[in-house]
Parts: sequence; C-alpha cells; structure tokens
Amino acid sequence: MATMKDVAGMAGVSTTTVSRVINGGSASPAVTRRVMDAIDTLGYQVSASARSLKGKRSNIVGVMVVDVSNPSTTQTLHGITSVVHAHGMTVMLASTGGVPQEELASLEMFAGQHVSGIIYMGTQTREDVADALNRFPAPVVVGGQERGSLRWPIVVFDNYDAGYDIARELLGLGHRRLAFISAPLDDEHVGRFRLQGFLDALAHSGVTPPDHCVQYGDFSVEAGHAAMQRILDGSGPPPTAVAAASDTMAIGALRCLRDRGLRVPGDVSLVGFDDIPVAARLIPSLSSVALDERELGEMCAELLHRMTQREDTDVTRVVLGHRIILRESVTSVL
Amino acid sequence: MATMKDVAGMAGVSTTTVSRVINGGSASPAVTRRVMDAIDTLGYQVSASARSLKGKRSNIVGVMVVDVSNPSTTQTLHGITSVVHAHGMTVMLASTGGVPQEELASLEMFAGQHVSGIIYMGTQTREDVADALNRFPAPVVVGGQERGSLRWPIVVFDNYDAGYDIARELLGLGHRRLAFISAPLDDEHVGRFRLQGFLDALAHSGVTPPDHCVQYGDFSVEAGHAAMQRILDGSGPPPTAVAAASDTMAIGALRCLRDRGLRVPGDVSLVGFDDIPVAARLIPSLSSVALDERELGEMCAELLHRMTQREDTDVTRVVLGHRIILRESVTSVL
DNA sequence: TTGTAAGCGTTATCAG
DNA sequence: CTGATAACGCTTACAA
Repeated sequence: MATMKDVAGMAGVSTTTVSRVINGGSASPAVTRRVMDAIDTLGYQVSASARSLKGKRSNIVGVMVVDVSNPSTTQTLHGITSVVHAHGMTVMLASTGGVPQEELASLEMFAGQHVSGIIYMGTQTREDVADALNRFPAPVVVGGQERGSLRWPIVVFDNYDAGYDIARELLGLGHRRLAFISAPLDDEHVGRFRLQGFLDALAHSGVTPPDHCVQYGDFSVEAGHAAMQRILDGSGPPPTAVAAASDTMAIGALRCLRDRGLRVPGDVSLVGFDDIPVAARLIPSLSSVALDERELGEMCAELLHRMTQREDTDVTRVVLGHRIILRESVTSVL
Repeated sequence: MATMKDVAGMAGVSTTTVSRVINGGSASPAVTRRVMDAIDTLGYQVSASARSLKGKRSNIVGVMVVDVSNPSTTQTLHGITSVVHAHGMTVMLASTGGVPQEELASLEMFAGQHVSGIIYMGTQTREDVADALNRFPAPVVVGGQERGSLRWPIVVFDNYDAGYDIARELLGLGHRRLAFISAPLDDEHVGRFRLQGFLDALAHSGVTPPDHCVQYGDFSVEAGHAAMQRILDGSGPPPTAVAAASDTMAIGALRCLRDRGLRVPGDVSLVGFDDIPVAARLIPSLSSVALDERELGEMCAELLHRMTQREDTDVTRVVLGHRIILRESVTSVL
C-alpha cells in the first residue's frame, strides 16, 4: 500500500500538503492537481488506522444485534448500512446471540476500535451490560426495545399503540369474542406492550376475554399452533377473532384452525404482526400489523450520525408508526 | 480511554512489559499479576488502530454482500460472524446492492482499514471489480458463486449436482413430463447450473422436455406464478412434476396451480430450492433442495482464517453438499 | 526478565 | 500557501 509519503514524494510536496488536499484544506490549484494525480497513479488510500489513531475519529459505527439471521433484524440492518454508507462511514457488526458475556466482549471490541458510535439492538439487557453501555465513551442509540435503565436515546415502535389499534379494528368489525396469542411477557421488545394495548382497547369497550383466550408463545410456528389449541380447548364457544403477536405464530394458529375444521375467515378472523413477506401469499392471505423495520434502522443510523456531529443531542425518544394491513384472513361479523 | 502508558505507570513497569503481558511474552508472575490488576482497574483496552498501524494486522474481516436482507445471505452472515468472533476477530460489513461502483468503494474502504482478509459474496462480478479483488493486498475468499476470473479460492454449492439430483429423484418416482422454472441464465450463482444439471439428468434418461417447459424468473413469487402460467399455457398435457430454482418461485407456482384447479401433489408434484423456513409450513408442505447457507459462511470464514495464518494456501475450491427434502408436495406416479 | 527507543501513517501546531 | 516537527498508542529490535 502506498503511503502519504509516497504521494508527497511523487507530487514534490510535503505530507502536510497532501493531507490538506485530501481533507479540503487550502492549497493552490496547481499543487492540488499534482497531488490528485499522484494519488490516482499510486492508488493511494488513506490509512484508517493511522487517521483513527491520530484523530480519534474512526468513522466506524458498531452495530450490535442478537441474531443476524432474524428476518426483522435483517431489515433493520439493511436500513442501517444504507444510511451509514451514505455518510461515508462503515459498519462493524457484532452478533451476540443475546448472551451478556458476548455483549460485553463486543463492547470492549468496539471500544478498542474507537468506534464513532454504537447502535444497540439487544432485547433483554442485563444490568452490567446496561452499565457498560451507559459508560461507553461514544454515543449510543438503542433500537427496538423499551429503554430500561439505558441513558441513551431510543428508537422504537409503539407496540402498545399497535396492539390497541388492531383491537379497535377488530371491535369495529363487530368481533366481541377475541383471543390474543402473546409473546412471552419477559420479552421487553414486544411481549408486554402489544398484549397490554390489545387488552386495554377491549376494556375500553367493555369486553373482557376469558383467561384461556390469552396464551403465550415464543414466536415459533409451533408455539402458535399450540397456543391456538389451548384457546380452542378452553370452555365456551371459540373466539371469532384471534390476534397473534407475530405472523409466524399466526401461521401456526392458522394451521391449527384448519386442522380443527374451522375456516378462516369464515369462522375465525386472524391477524398477525410484522407483515413478513409470505403473509400476503398465504391462502387465505394473512392480515398483519406492519412495522417498518428498515425505517427503524435508518432512524437509528441517522440519529446516531447527528449525535456524532454534536447536533440535536436533546432527542431522547423517536417513536415510529405502524400500518394495519387487512387481507383475506379478517372479515366483519356485522 | 486508558492507554498502555497508564497501565505501565500504575503497575510500575514499562510499556514494553505491559505489551508482553498482553501478548503472551515472558514476564515474571509477580509482574504479570500487577499488570493484569492495573488493566482491570483502569478498564484498559488495546487500541486496535494503534496495533493495526504498527503491526499491519487489523484482525478485521471485511464481508461484502449484495443484500444483507436476503434470507440466504443472512444465514451465511450468521455462519461468518460466529466463526470470525470465535477467532477473536471482528466483522466489517459492506452491503453493495450488487452495484459495481459500490463494490469498488467498499474494497477501497477495506483496504483503508487494513482488513486481514475479505469474504466476497457478490453474484455478478464486473471485470474491473474482479481485477480489484485479484489485486487486493490481503487474502480473499469467494463465497457462493462460480469463480469467473477470480484468482482466489472459492466455496460453493454444486448447483449442477443439485439440479441433477432432484431430476433423478423425480424420474425415480416415475415422472416423465417435467418442467423447470429457472433463475435467469446470467445469474452466475444458480442460474445456469441448476438448470443444466436438471436437463442433463433428464437427457441421460432419454427425456427431453418441450421448450415451453423451461421458463425463467427472477426469484420472486410473482415471477414463479407467471412462469407456471406460461408452462400451463403451452401445448400438450401439463407436466406431472415441476421444479423451481427457488422456494419463492415454487410458492408462486403453487398458487398458480391452485388457481387453475390443479392439485399438488395430486396432479402436479412440486419442488423448490433453498428450504426456506416456511417451506415446511405450507399446505401442502413444500419439498425442497436444501443448501446449508450457514455452513457456507462458516467454511468461508474458516478458510480465510487459515489463509491469514499462512497455512493451507493451496486450497482452491471447497464444494459443499446439499440435501433433498421430500415433503407432501411430491408424490410418485408409479 | 525487563527497559530504551525508534517508527508505523496521519494530522495539528506553529513557523516561514 | 506551504513545510518541519511532534504526537497519537502500540510493537519490536536491541540493550542491559
């Protein structure tokens, strides 16, 4: 790799001048030209390590996720990379599996790399990890979870609102016997809030579902199937509408309903969350509450960028909207 | 951030000694102990930039993908990160959208970061990008595509073999009227090879599908639907078995068949590629040729690691296997 | 076993 | 407008 010295030599100037040309300092047109030429012919490339060592600015954004292969994470990552690249910075990725030990290790690694900032997409943050994040020497943006004890700004979907809205929607279609397949309550991300919003909306309309009509599952298709089974096995008539906290669980529920000879939406209306790509392709096509995960990533990156530029440091919370997408799986009972 | 000098000061030794302790050089137990303590209490963290500047080794692996949000990419990325992290290295991610301009920019960025190596997962590599890769100062591993003009070792699935095998399988079940929904032929990744293997297997059994029974699509559900339509609109009786180069296109085909009143597998057997998670959940569940994308990532990372350690530099090609997963969508006609 | 000192490639400071 | 020089934090001969 050619160094700045090489460029300086070829252009007949000092390294200082080369540095100026590169970083937009003042230099005569003639010199600028010679330096540029030398850079081109030598294929010179600024050394990020040297620059970072000197200037403290690495132009690296550390991104910490639980699982790179999770579909929604994936969309978020897409949003992040596009914005980060647009700002001429680079993404350093850490996939931690949600293991606190790994999260701490990644933070140390980020610190060692002098990252310009971090986007943290953890879900259940252990206390010591939260401490480490709070102490981190560069700005951090928290994406997709409730804040907990983190002092950093956060970008979230309003899951409570989303749960509330879908309940209103179903009520508006005349449904009164409703069930909800929730995420585990200890999932800070979506567990408590979607369910709570859903139940509150029902309560405001004077509807109280029986206990067996609120079930829990771990997002898997199997869990959705099992939860639906428990709902149908409860006493009383089956619900006329079921909402699941994820499309994957809704798919499991769909399967269960079909196995039991119940038709969707003829007997039971069904709605999921996340609007995963296959939702529109199922038969019947699945209604869903869509959260724009990609936008989440973009907002996180944008916000972090502003923070690294020392603008807007007063933003403390960004709430993203959702869209209810009604498809064949939902019908009115009026 | 505490520096090495701080640690040295606190431990009452020179920075040289601290460096030795950290890098496993010889030091007396007493000193080692004091240094370790100082490191702990100061929360000292080696500066990656300084180390990289001095030693030329950044311990960063550059990973270049077309689209982070593509499901198979995502699995590969998972494999890569786990292995890279296991080796105490870090992943720097570049998502290029397949745009040559972006690919070149990412390579420059990687060069500037002095990455220890690159895993390149592009699909259609333009000549100048190939040149840049061939010239790259650190080792490169190419993942998931045929080599083209790249001089670096490559890790691939044998798509030809996979196409061949699934054809043999269908032939073995008695099918003689077969159709294939292929990826575009200019897709180096899977386009030509899956189709060619498929057709060759048929030829070896003396079967030649009519022209309209080979159609092309861009992997989308819609394209699969349209391709299936063209197949059914052709002259002669419909095929008894259809293979699609991706599960997504197979899903489109499934929908089309259903729209036309044809039953799967009663009238037509159907098989896809990739075994995406929903394949097993469709009704009927979809047969598929599974490629372990995660293993692809692991192998790439492992191979690259060996190359950076200067072992095994003679490996030039790693071929990964595939599994045929038969589910409800395929039946025998014997 | 331990320390001194030079240098990696860049930028900031201060002169000219 | 341009250049000499020091310094960023670390590793590595070379000495002691």
